[in-house]
Amino acid sequence: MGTPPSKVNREKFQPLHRAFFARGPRRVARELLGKVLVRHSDGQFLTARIVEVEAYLGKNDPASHSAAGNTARTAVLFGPPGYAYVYFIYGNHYCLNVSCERDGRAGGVLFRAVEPLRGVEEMAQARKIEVRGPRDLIRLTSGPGRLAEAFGITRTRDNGGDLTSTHSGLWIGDDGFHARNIKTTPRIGISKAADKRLRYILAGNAFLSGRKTPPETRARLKFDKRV
DNA sequence: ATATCGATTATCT
DNA sequence: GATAATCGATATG
Repeated sequence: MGTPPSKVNREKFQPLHRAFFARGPRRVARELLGKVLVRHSDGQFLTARIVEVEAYLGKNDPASHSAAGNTARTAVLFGPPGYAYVYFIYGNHYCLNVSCERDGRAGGVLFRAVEPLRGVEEMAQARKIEVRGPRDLIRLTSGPGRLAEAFGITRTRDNGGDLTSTHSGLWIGDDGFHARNIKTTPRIGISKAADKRLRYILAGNAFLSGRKTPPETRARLKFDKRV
């Protein structure tokens, strides 16, 4: 049997407390799986189950943006926990992170994939995708750039926003869903510290991003290209 | 099915 | 000037 569809719970999505995020990114990442990303804007709700995240450890993690130090761009990562760090990448895409650790110490978790629960029509509109089949549905939020676009997340709008407060219009809630089948893999799309297993997934979920190629094989092939 | 490439800009060296 | 925590399109088997 495949992935059971996540049950929609229409209770209020109370935001997670700031203490939840005031811990190491690995712990936060693992426990974020199964929680709900919520957008409340213009009386509309978008909600989606978090199924894939990556931990970025801070100054000592060469793959983390905070490895470059506390700059204007990375200030949120060095600030207090529970805030949105939104960056722009490849001239095309926004990506959402939440700051972890206590004030002064860097660390964050990147949201890589979510499973839509509510507001599919609005997400499709934001993504400019016509949803005709399951394949289109998956393309809505399967990937950090995709989920950001589906939720209308941009740097000017959301960077520095409080993800533990409903007043920000973007927060992380808990509907009582129990995460099962958690697995770890190497992080995607990075070149440094690519061996560390800091990607956390709900294994078997249909909305996971990336390809299923064994990471070691892929790295080798890329390295050998065009000598 | 996998492989490669262009888009387009903030940030860092 | 090079690179990047990506995506969608195109080429090729």
